[in-house]
Amino acid sequence: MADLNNLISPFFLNDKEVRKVIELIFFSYRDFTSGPDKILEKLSFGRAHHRVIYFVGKKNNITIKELLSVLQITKQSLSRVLNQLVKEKFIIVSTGVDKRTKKLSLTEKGKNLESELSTIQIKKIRGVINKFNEDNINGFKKILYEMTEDNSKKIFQQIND
Amino acid sequence: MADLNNLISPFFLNDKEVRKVIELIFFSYRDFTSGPDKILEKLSFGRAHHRVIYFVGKKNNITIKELLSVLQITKQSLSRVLNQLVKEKFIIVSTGVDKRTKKLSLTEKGKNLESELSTIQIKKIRGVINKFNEDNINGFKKILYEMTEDNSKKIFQQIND
DNA sequence: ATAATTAAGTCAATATGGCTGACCTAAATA
DNA sequence: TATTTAGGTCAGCCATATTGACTTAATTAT
Repeated sequence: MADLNNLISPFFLNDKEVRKVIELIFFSYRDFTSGPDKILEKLSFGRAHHRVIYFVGKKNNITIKELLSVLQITKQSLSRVLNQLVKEKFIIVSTGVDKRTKKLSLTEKGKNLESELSTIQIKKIRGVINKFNEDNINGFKKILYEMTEDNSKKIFQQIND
Repeated sequence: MADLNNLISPFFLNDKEVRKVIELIFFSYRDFTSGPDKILEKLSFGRAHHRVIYFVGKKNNITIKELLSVLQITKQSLSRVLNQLVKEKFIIVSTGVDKRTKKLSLTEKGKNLESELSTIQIKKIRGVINKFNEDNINGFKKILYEMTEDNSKKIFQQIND
């Protein structure tokens, strides 16, 4: 009776097992950001600053509009965080060919911080996937990808050419 | 030269590939919580309420202290959220055998909300893992588990007996 | 050439979810 | 009896997000 699902679907997780996955997503996300958060705190920065620095570092000369579409926050929310980063010279702003637009890039100082923060997360991921095989790692990436909504998939493709 | 790593380690992700994983973690987490968030918003609740409801549902008669150790927030932060949930009869409080402690459980109303919220996430996970094989799914769970810190591992084990 | 749209910025108010510090009560334990 | 533990509370603060209204300057469409 309980094994009926295995006759239909090749592999089935019951609610209890799926709930464990929910919990692991919660715990792992929290722990994944806690390292960078400690460094950001010393600079009186938060999660929001990391996200801005990350995506500006990812796509040099990104515009405000593009950044907003990635972060999915309002321009008022972005404004405060971005202005702080510009004022403290982590990010430099220039005018685009279309003079209505602005292009954002990391300064050397910004690149150093970006690197410091990302290195923690890169090392954590490498340390973990070291213990797994190619198939598991590709599976992990694909499952994460499938967990995202269509709009996120589109943005993910955009920022990765 | 670039393939040198493959001679040493069985599988290696370069920085660019690891950064994709960082992005997928960000996008997938955001999208994973967006469904429940819409329902919570109608009740003037937020992420914090969901977490409390989830873990009270998970472990019936959980104490304040236990809940705090899972959530890793201060009792002042928990207080506001929990009091709202009690006032609006999603959670019921009773006194423990040790009369200093309190035991929290979901009311029927609370169970209904918990179920509504969790069902969204359970369905999302099932919909995704349906497309993968047993090995990939087990790999996914294990990678998430390894992404957590020791303390989270301990708590995860505790709440799952 | 003018009108409409777009990119960006700003002001103000509001909500949520965290935090610290100080202090309190009641119950259990040493 | 003294100390520790579980829980609560008051006050103030900060970060991150929201909505709405309005502005400026530049580009594009009519």
